[in-house]
This record gives sequence, structure tokens and C-alpha cells, in this order.
Amino acid sequence: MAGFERLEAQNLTKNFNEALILAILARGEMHGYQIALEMEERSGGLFRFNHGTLYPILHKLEKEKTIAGVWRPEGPKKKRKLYTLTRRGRRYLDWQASEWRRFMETFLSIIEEGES
Amino acid sequence: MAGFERLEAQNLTKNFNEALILAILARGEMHGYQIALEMEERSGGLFRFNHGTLYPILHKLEKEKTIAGVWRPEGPKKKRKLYTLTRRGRRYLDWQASEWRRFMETFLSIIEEGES
DNA sequence: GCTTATTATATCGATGGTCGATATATAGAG
DNA sequence: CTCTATATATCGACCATCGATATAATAAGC
Repeated sequence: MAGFERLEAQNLTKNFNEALILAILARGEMHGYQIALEMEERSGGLFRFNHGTLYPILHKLEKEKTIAGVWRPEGPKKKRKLYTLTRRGRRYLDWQASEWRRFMETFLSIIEEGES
Repeated sequence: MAGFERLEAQNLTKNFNEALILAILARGEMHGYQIALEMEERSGGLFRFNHGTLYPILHKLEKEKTIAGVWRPEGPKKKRKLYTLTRRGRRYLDWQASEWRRFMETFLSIIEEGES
């Protein structure tokens, strides 16, 4: 699909993290900290993000316009950055879903052939 | 399960590569170059190993006794190193299969919730 | 009112594993 | 006798994640 780097063994984790973040954001606008909480809850604690991992990814996704971030004031001094999926982000997410399905089908078929 | 490091986002690629190698070896003894060819064939070209990736992994798996390697002479001067799964390797492979299934089930359920 | 925990974003150095290149050598094809 | 395929091995560059650290506002507990 146009514009997206293919899913390869070498970038599994990167694509995995990005796809999860986009899927969480697909529900509606959300700030970083909230994404991390949602992720932990929805995966039953299986997937967790260090914020040292999460924030750089958000910045990168924003930079390449896969998501859009807007600062919103929250109280007199506090502010939060709310992210939403762009149209590109939506396409990227759908593409990721199909890539992962194909990838895992092939992977599991090889693994299960070897299983005892 | 005892002795095996859990499957986490941070070590996806590593576990992915190891699981594939073990699954290929589950068919019977094989040398490194042969593993790479089998992999490409069985995945329809989707999974490929650089030998700069493959050999270090084989050495590591051998060192931790997940696989066992034996040098066998092949002609007057040539020799090849043939690997087989150990009992530990067998257990590791079965464990990997169940970990990956659980992991991907959760992952895809989150992704598909976001899909349009 | 004071202290602590929680919410919230951000950056940075260390770590670790893959990639691609390079090296070396034998066997087989033409 | 040259070229290609087979076969193993190592090394530096690269890159993304991890865990720690920093900063600050707000809510809760007492």
C-alpha cells in the first residue's frame, strides 16, 4: 500500500507499538497518559508503555501527520495535549491490521507445524 | 513457564526469529544455510534471514542448550555444522507457540476494534 | 496548611539486537 | 579455469526501546 513501510521482522516492535497507539486513538481524542492507561486496561495488563517509549512515538507520528496533536488548557495553568487520528492515520491503521493478519497467519502456520 | 523469558513488546523480533528457527529445526537436523533456504521457501519469501542475523542466533541458542550443533565432514575438506532441537528446545518451541497465540489474540482484538 | 500521591509531559544515556558488508573457502557447472 | 552457489563467521553502524531523571500542577489525606 502506498506510503507505508512494509511489515518486516526487523521492525516488528515499532509497527506493533504504532498500531496499538493508533487503534486506541481510533476511539476518539486522547492524551498520552490516557493512552497508556487505556492500553493497560484493554490488554488486561499484557501491553504496557514506558513513557520514555510512548512520547517519542507520539511525537514522531505527529510529525509525519499520522496523528494530530492540540494543546488544550485544563484549569488555570495546566494543559494537556490531545491527539486524534488523521485520515492518513486511519489508512495506516487499516493497512497495519491486514499486514499483521497476513504476517501472523504465515508465522503461526510455520510454528504449529513444528509444535509437538 | 519455567526458565523462559516472557514474550514482551520489547523482545518481539528476537522471540519471533528464535521461534521460527526452532520450528524449522523441529523437522529434523539441519545446517544454518539450509535453515535460511527452508525459511524463505516455507514462508513464501515473507521471512528471510540475513546470515549476519542467523548465525549469531544459532550460536546463542547452542550456548544455552536450546539446540545442539555437531560438525560433520562433507567430502575431504568441507564440513557443515548440523543442528538439532534439544529437549529444552522442544519445550521452548511449544511455549513460544502458546505465548504468540495469546499475544496476537489480544493484539488483534485491540486493532480490530479500531479498524474502520 | 502541609505532605504525599497522582496526573502529565518530556528528555537522555545505556543497552541490545539486527543489518549489511566483508572475509574466507569448498564444490559444482559450463 | 572461471563463475556461481554453497557454507560459516565476524564486525561496525545503526536505531529503537528501556529505565532513570526532571519538572510541574492538581487532588487527596490528615
